Amino acid sequence: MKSNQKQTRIDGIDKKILRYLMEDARTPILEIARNIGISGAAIHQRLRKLEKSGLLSGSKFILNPKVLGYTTTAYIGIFLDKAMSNPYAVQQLKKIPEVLECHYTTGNWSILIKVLCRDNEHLMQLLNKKIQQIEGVSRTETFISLDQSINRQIQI
Amino acid sequence: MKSNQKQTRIDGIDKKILRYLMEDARTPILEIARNIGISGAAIHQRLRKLEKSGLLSGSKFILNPKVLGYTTTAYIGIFLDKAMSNPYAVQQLKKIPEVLECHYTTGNWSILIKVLCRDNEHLMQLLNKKIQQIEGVSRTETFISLDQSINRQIQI
DNA sequence: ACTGAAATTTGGGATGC
DNA sequence: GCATCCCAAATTTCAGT
Repeated sequence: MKSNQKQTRIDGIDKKILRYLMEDARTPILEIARNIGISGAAIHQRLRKLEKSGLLSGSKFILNPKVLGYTTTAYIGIFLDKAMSNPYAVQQLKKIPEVLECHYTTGNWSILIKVLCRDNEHLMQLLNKKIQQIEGVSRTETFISLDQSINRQIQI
Repeated sequence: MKSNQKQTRIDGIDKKILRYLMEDARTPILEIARNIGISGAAIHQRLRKLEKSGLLSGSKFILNPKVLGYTTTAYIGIFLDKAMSNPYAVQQLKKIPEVLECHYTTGNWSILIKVLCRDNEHLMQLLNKKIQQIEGVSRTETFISLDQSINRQIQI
């Protein structure tokens, strides 16, 4: 899990390989090999190097939550009573499956979380019955995502 | 790209398969087959069904931006002059590679974006030279993520 | 660092229960 | 909906340049 080497250098071939795999993690290595004109073994070597550098941190299947009936994404800014409450609050938030992200942030709030709910009713229940009940949570501000128009990774 | 079937039902075996692939999209299907005790062909059938339902929306390699020297993640709430400016603003934001997400939101702001920068200096330049320059952008509020303690997908 | 080839494993279809 | 069988294709290693 090291990540502070001097800063990995990647060349144009690495970029091409990564672009294929960032698009579809199951693209066959031999298919990439044919497309960019080097051998499968060479790509293999490069991928092992990239993995060792820590740049490749894995691959994931992406699910579309809408198909399971989860249609409401929201960001919630949370004010905590005192800094001391932070680790406890995060620990409690981890137990709530609807919470997908949690950031300590500068600015108004102590933390900013992203949640995924079935609908607005579910979101309201989540706020009242779970988030607001956490000890140390004093106030929240909710921003429902009506539409996500950009969703991508770092561009290489 | 259909996603509004009646609402896909998935059973325990589907969940096991998905959990393996959400963790590592390149897990061999035959390995999953051995672990959960059914044949590779059966998993194949189920994956085709899940893909057809729209629940599986693809797979991605995940890069660790820190290794490339990108260490500052921030959320920026943007106030736009009038609703009319929205599509234009989003179009301009798409052209900025540092912008990874863009949400139309309820609440204070018109839109909320997530950006990835090398450092605070880079973030400041991005705000002053690019975001604030977009026509229609009247004011912004920035929240730097000091630490992301939760990062996951919908739990199945 | 890349190639080419060998050994092994996997993918994905056909067929039958 | 699942298992077995089967072959084409992909993965992965390794000696050679």
